[in-house]
Amino acid sequence: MASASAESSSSRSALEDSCISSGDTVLLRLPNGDVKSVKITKDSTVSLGKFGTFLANELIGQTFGVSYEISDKTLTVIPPRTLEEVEETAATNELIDDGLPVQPVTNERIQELKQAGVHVSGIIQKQIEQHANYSLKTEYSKDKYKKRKEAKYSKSFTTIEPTLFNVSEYWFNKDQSRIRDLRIDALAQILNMANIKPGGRYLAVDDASGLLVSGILSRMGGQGRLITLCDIESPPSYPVMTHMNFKTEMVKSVLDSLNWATAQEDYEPVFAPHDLPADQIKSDKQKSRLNKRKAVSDALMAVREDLFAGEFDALLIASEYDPNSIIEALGKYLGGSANVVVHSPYVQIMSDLQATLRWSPEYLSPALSEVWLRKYQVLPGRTHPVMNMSGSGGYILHTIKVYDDPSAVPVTSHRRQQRLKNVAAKSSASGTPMDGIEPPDESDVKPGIVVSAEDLDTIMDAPSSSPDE
Amino acid sequence: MWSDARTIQHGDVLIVWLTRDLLQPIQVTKGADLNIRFGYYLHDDLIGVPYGSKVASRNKKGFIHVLRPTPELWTQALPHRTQILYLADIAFVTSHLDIRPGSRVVEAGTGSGSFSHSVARTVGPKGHLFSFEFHHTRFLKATDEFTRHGLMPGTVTLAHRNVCKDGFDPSLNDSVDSVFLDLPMPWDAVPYAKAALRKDRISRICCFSPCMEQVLRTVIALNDAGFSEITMYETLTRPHEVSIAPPPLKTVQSAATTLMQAERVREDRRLRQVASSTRAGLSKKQDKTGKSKDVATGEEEDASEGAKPHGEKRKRGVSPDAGAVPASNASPAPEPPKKARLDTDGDDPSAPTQTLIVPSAPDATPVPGALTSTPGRNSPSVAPIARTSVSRAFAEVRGHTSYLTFACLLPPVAAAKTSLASTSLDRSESTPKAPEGVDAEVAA
RNA sequence: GGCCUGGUAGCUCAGUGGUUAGAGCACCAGUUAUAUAUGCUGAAGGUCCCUGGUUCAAACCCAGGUCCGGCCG
Repeated sequence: MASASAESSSSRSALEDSCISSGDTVLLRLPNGDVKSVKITKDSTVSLGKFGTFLANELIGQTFGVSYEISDKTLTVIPPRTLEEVEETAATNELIDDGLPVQPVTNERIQELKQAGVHVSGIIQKQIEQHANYSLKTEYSKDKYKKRKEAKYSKSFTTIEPTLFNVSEYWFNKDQSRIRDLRIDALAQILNMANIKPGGRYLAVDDASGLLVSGILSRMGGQGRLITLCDIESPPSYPVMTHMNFKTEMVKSVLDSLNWATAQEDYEPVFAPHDLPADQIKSDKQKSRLNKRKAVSDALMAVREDLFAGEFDALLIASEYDPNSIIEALGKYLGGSANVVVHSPYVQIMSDLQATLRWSPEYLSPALSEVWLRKYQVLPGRTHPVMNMSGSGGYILHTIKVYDDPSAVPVTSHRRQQRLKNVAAKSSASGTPMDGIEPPDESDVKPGIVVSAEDLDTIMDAPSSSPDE
Repeated sequence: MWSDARTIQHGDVLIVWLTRDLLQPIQVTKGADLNIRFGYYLHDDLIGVPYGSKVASRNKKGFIHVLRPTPELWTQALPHRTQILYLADIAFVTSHLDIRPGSRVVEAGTGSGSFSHSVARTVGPKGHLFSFEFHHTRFLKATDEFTRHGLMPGTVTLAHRNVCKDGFDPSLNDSVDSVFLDLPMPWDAVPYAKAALRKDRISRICCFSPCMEQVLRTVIALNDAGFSEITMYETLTRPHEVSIAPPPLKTVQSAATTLMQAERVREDRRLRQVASSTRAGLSKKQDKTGKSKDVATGEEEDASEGAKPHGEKRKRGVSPDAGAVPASNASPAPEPPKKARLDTDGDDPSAPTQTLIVPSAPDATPVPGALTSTPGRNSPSVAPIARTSVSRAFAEVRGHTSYLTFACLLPPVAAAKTSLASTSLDRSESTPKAPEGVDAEVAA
């Protein structure tokens, strides 16, 4: 096999460098584990509360994922935390009681030390030295103690790269309901199920603060078309996109939105913007306003045309509206074999949807599933699950748009056919109720009734209530 | 990668959807046929048909759906050469590694190509997947497959190579955005992975292992190699089953009613049997043949009122109660059985009139089947679609997922802008020493 | 001749979104009798056809054999 370098592909990644620019909204992980969103603007000051304050310029141009310590409004890069092997000892908590004053360094004293400019590590060291039971603790416990103190006093933070995963996790922790429980594992599955790729044509309904739209955009690489449907007059804001720091021109070239009215094929604007005769335009200001209005209107019409042209590759839904009504409204714009993916925090809504779609010849085999995720703490000697997030990530329904052929006849399994034939043969041969043979279904075959083989299919598909009852 | 055209052409790969559990990939070839349980089809008949069409069998017995291939369908249809990755893991790894259009990704080993197809789709033509497989036959099969699927040459480069021994191609060094290792001993490949990953920005690795012991060893190797933010996940999807007419919770009152009525029915029958038997006894003295006649009468009575409804109760399908009741009117004790049956049915949820779900194919109404799982319960003879549907997770979740161990590689600190580098210079070396933790600083 | 399903309890089976470790029948036990016919309750019953190979130390894996069946010529 030729070496990889023999390929014509560029040897550099097409991904942009991940550096912080002025204007970015950046997520910072604080010592206590919280994540804070800050806007980085040139020459401004960023405050992290008790964790310190620093000049934004210090961060501009920096790559993501780096940890910093704050001192005197400037930043010092600190190495990432690595895992520490902890020695096993014989210590236990047998002799350690809660509630007793064992650590005499008071809050006042700590404040004094801080004022005096003592480094965090110094303060913690002092607490450890004076801690009555510290030596009794296991090494694991000591490690945890130090980490807890560090989280309290350390003036440091880590920048978080705005990947879909990280942004998604941030929003999930921040406000699960505003993203309609759309957890990252669910979102990841949705994007794959919908086969999002550069150059595709997609429809989306996103009432999850734009998380779904963010995911789709991140997988389109600035190529293709995404039309979103919303229930407001103005363009939707999709606040999650702020944290993704997408390039404006990339978003503009791909994404457009219609609302449920303008997406109607018989929609007519109440005020047609271009029907004002030229002689009635009185000022330049009015003229520019009218031009702008016309431009907006033209753009809207173009998006409508695009929607009505159909042949979309997927429809993605994370909406508060009845998903079936959305599919009814937009299904006609999907091409054959297009994917439909719906997410909802409510299983009842999804089971109703599945129960409806399963009878539609337009949608193939709607499948409902629940996402399940478990995260582990990974530390030498201390690996265990930290979260079991089943049920909280919502439910996903996937189906494929198909073109029906009403003339198609289902084939029953030959074994069932055979069974019915056997039953029919026996009953017609004997003309009596079948001894020892149970009829397959009371409504299907009556004892003593002769059934021809041709009729069997009909019988099987007949409604359960036979006419002779 | 696969056809984007609206209709099927000669040479296209398509996925034939047979059942939920049975998908068959075919390459459309003029003159070829497809002869399966669900009918008989000529490839020639598929050419020109739009993707996503339902196609009826030539012999009018059966149909198939012809679908445009996607990596997700491919995962369900592909020929297994190894155990494969499924959607939940693939999707999670993809998002955690931040694989997206333009990404350069390394994968080892290729296996059956389930993950490869998905990644190739996501990175698109501007990205690249470098896949390594150490098993020669599998390498050849994957080469053939990727070529036929239009991934090679182009988006994917496949190499026959044991990366644990020989590492990745040196020309890849410092150039890839993420590495995915699906190997029995990923720790052997970790240093090579580090070499391949780009150093000018954050980059990522994932190791996929079924066993915790492997994970622990991998974590140590990652830590030793200078990776940070080590996390580990387990993910899967639980398919749900939806029932349209759920079995209701029965009330104890209904149980009481049923029991009382059963008792009454029994008593009625007993009295009749006694009477009948008495008559039989009388006639027996008179005439031998008379006995059989009377016994036959007793049979009739049973069959007409008692036996049938009760027998029905256990059988699936529709109750012929409606037919049975008029017949029993002729018998001495008609009322109680009828009532009992109706009352039992009374708490059936199918009765409510409000109907939201309207099946488009009413003659395929399957509702009775939804009830077959509750023996002892009878389905209504007319089967309106119930207002509610319920869903339930399948008890059995497919397969045990593996553990997904993730880590990040940060640019060496020296490359980043620093205002104080004294403690950080160590980080630019490939093997970090003991962490710069509290202890070290305290000592200072 | 070619292609393709199936094979699990003593028996019969489990469907192109209708739960293949789940049932029904039969059998057995308990219960109900002025009564060998009914009902109710429960129990028992499993080499998932055979053989081999393979996947990571998780099979929706594969091949050969065998029997049953379907379709095409």
